[in-house]
Amino acid sequence: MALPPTTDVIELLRQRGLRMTPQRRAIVAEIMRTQGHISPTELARTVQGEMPGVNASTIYRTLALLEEVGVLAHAHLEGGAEYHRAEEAGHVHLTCSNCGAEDDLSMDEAGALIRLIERHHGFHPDLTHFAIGGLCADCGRELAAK
Amino acid sequence: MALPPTTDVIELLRQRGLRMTPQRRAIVAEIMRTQGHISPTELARTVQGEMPGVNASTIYRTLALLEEVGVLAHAHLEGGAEYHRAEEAGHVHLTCSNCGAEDDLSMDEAGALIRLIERHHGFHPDLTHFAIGGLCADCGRELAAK
DNA sequence: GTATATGCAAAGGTTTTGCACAGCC
DNA sequence: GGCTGTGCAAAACCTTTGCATATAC
Repeated sequence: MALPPTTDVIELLRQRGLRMTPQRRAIVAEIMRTQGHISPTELARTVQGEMPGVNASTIYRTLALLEEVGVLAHAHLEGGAEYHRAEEAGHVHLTCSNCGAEDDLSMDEAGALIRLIERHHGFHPDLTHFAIGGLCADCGRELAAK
Repeated sequence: MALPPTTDVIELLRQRGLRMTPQRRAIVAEIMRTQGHISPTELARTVQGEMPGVNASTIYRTLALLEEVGVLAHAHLEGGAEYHRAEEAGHVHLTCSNCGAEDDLSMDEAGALIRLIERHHGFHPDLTHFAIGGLCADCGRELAAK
């Protein structure tokens, strides 16, 4: 998978007249290095590991900024809201409420679901924005056995 | 719609050996009076309105208790986790990320979606636990026009 | 009487905000 | 040099927890 390099994001920010500070560079680099979910607190820890002194408020402000320009998006999982790279949004999260296992639905598979919802209500769902809870196959079997 | 009266819930709690304090009565009564989502902070405000001095921790403890005994369940919406009466769980929340409008999918309609997901992954989704985000018909039209 | 529930106060954690200073362009 | 971004400190929230007291049964 070809990840858009950090420099692309930096270029994008530049075009918007935003300034590239060392802190932003570090935060952006860390984000582009991360696959999947990015929680503000985790990100803060990681970034502060390599560049001590970066303030938590800077992390939060930068995350909000990156969402505004479309680099990041947020989704709601069981543990709360998390960010992810916008171009990585292409899957639906299935989270097992019993064992916590995570599985994904590809957008191809989700297509039929989306069409079904659109047909009934004219609502255009974004199935990536919230996870879908439930029981994974294992836990479903286990609990049914009782 | 026949709401199970407050007395039923009180009876249920009694059967479990739990005690019915005035605070619990007030909280349960308020919950049974509420349709839809119940946020802890709102509930605290309301209950304290009619019975000043009820502590927030009592609200939280009671909500957790009521979830344990199956009277309440929680769901994840855009604003975070909220409670709702368990017997009101029978619908899927569609929330528009543009205008905030809320629509519902009946469980009949959701049945097809559930079967589709089960078929692909053996995962048994509970579509009531997370909302489904996206654009409502109006906002979809509006934004497409641009 | 005894176990349970409540109030209180404090702590915990995350996120936001105001303001002065630093530093990018 | 001017304007943006950052750090700092404080505050704002929401939620949890420990402990002594009150109270339902």
